[in-house]
Amino acid sequence: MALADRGGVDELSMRKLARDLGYEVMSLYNHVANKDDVLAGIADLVAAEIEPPEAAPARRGKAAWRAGIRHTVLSAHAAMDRHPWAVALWPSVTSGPHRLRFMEGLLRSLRAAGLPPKVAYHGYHALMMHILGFALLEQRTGLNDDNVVEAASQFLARFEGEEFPHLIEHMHQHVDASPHEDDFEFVLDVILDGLDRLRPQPA
Amino acid sequence: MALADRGGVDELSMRKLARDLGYEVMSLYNHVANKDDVLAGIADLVAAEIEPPEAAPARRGKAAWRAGIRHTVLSAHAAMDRHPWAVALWPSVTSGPHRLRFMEGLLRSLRAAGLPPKVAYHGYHALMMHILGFALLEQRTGLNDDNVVEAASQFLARFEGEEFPHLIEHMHQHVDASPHEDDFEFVLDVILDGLDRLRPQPA
DNA sequence: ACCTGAACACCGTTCAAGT
DNA sequence: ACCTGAACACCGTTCAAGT
Repeated sequence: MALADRGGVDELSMRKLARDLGYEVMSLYNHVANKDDVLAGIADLVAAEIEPPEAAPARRGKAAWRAGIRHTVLSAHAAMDRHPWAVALWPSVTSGPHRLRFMEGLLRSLRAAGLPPKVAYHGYHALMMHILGFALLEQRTGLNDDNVVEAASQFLARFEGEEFPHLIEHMHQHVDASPHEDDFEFVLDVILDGLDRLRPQPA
Repeated sequence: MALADRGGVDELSMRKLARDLGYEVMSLYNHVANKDDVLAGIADLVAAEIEPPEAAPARRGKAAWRAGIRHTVLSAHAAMDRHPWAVALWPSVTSGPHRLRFMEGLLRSLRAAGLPPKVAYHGYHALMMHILGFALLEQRTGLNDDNVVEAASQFLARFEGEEFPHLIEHMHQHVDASPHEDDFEFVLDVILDGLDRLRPQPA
């Protein structure tokens, strides 16, 4: 995991891992079936960092139903932020115990919020997609604002500025945007608002 | 692209591509800078298949504002379905002209729908995430229903069925679900409903 | 039970040599 | 302008040999 955090998942080869640990390559295979096994392992370490919905501070009022959901989703987002390589691994790797616990917790919080089974089913997908998709987009644009603006303007220049007015406006919005966290939460609340429409009002 | 469609992106090595074309490996480098260039190229071919919002049939009534958005988003989803390998490539590859045109079209349709700039900005992200995230999830579960149910139940059995009641229910919902297309559209409309809340009513 | 080295079948890419 | 072959620096993994 430290290796992947340093140089991305490309830096994590069996040979480099072995060297890092002070052994020869083939010694690893006494403790691990293959490379996929290693990747599944570190992906589950990321899942272990995600806090469950129950860890949310208690809330009152209209937004109470979504406190737990928001907490675990934001925690998942933060974990992906700390370990960007985990996003690409997520779908391609078999789920470990911590990930299963996270999935269970998110589903539990959706039902606890009063959503009917079908809405919870789809809501789970919507939230998972938001977590993964947003992390994917963040990787692309990069966290460094200077990079974004330079790369964007440079690239757009190649395609005659006139042809993509909306795209240029969008890039400007990216540059002018305050901390990225806002973007994630804004869309999260769009999704939660959409789900709220499908939530039967409690007595 | 044909090579990637056949065996996934792993099947697409420079050496295999050259053999497929009847040349030696190094001949490719006369026409292409490197492998990333090839990947960017085929990713943009996928983008070229996405229909613009203007291709939507005209609609009347309450849902008229979202017709163009829905059309291009569903078309993008279909393209990802036809070329699953494109999902992983999307964020890691530089955007080509067709992709820029698609982005521009989606942004244009959001503004045309009457969404204010800030809502269009976030709505664009929400929809892109939905397209990418959903395709990612579909890859994981696989399109074959038999595979889903078998893999799911087999895996859950390893972790004592009692510990994950909601996860088990979710798996059952996956198995009982009708065609997958429904799931995508359901969540899409959740997002669009959320955006609708932020849309000033037209005169 | 764990470690090791040689070997195999692959990669992407550089570089000098051909036509 | 385009093609080619040898070579380099890498991969993950098998297998036989060590302790």
